Amino acid sequence: MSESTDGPKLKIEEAKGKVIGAIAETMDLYGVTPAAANLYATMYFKDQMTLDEMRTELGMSKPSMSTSVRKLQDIDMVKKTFTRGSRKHTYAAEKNFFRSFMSFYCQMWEREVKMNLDAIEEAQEDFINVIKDAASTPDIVAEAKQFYDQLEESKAYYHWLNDLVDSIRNGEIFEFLPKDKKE
Amino acid sequence: MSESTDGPKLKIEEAKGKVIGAIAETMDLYGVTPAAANLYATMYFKDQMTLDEMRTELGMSKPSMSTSVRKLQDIDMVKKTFTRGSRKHTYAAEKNFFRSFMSFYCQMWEREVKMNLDAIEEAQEDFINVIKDAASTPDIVAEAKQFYDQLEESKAYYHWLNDLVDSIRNGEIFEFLPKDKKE
DNA sequence: AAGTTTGTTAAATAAATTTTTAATAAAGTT
DNA sequence: AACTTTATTAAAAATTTATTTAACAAACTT
Repeated sequence: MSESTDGPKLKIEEAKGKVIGAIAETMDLYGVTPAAANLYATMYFKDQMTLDEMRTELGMSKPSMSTSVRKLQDIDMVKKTFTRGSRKHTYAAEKNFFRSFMSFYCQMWEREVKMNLDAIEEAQEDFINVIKDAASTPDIVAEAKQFYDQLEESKAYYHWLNDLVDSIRNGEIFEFLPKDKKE
Repeated sequence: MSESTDGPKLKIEEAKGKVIGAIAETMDLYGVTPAAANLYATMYFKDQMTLDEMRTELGMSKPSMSTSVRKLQDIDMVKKTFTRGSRKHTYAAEKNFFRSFMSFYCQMWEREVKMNLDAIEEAQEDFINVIKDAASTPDIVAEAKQFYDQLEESKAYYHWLNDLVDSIRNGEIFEFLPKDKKE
């Protein structure tokens, strides 16, 4: 595909392209939209960019860039930068994957824990009411008890996930798994 | 919404429904299709199910159940079970979230690491060629060097992610973060 | 071995999501 | 204060993805 007849400038672009494609595909897999994924991967090789530079570089519409940048900001993978003199907004990608990807997971996991734990609490209350209900037959009571216990057991996972998020946020996990460990 | 006039049987279904909704929504967020997500969440409260039971329970087509079950098997969240006497295939959901969700993440992360590390290796070779190329001007060489170093630095993250997967797979992470830790 | 039941693959439809065009708002400049 | 530039919001179009209908293959029964 890429020939040795390519100029060095072009070879650099091709090399970057391979990494951009891989990063974007990964993000796609995690539910980030194609435009946002491509944008982050592109910005990974840039110091900072304006919306118009993004549009030119990716060949997409400005609103698409605008919403994509915002989504990336929401998950802390892009930060707004101040550039004196230019009235165009400038943005920079978080280049440290430890920071960018971890903030992504922590946010996802926290949402997961909250959502599921809330639902579990509600459901457990319901099951208790069924157990206390005089209209419940013995086998219905038994069923409710069983489901209650199943949910109770599952809570351990969500508490553990919360602990994982905490240890990532405060950096303790890197004492257990060092960042610079040899292969 | 749910009234105390509901029969106990109905209240149980409502309670399960809340948890099913939360689990399915979580899976949705991670890129699992709605049908597969709802199916797993439904199976979480069942001992085992046949394809026809799934279709009836979810009100969806059989091929949809078939492909959904396969996807769930791929990520080890559903196992085929043997039921003597019945010629219908039976399947059971992995009820232990530590196992089901962790196998999901490990698989995703391994794919991510391989894909990105492969791309990085290729790109780094390209950058070396540019650096060695007589046709490259000094500033192009400098640019190639800079990108090469950026990629080199990023490898630490992928190695770390691999270590994380290993420690989850061999259980060592649970010495650092116990499953049963109090709140 | 023919027939029946179950499961899977392929093509078509339907639904949902992403992106764009167009319009509006906000900010800055002269 | 009017004008210009930039960014955002809303509605429309287009793409993609998920699901279903229909056809096929496999496995089991009689």
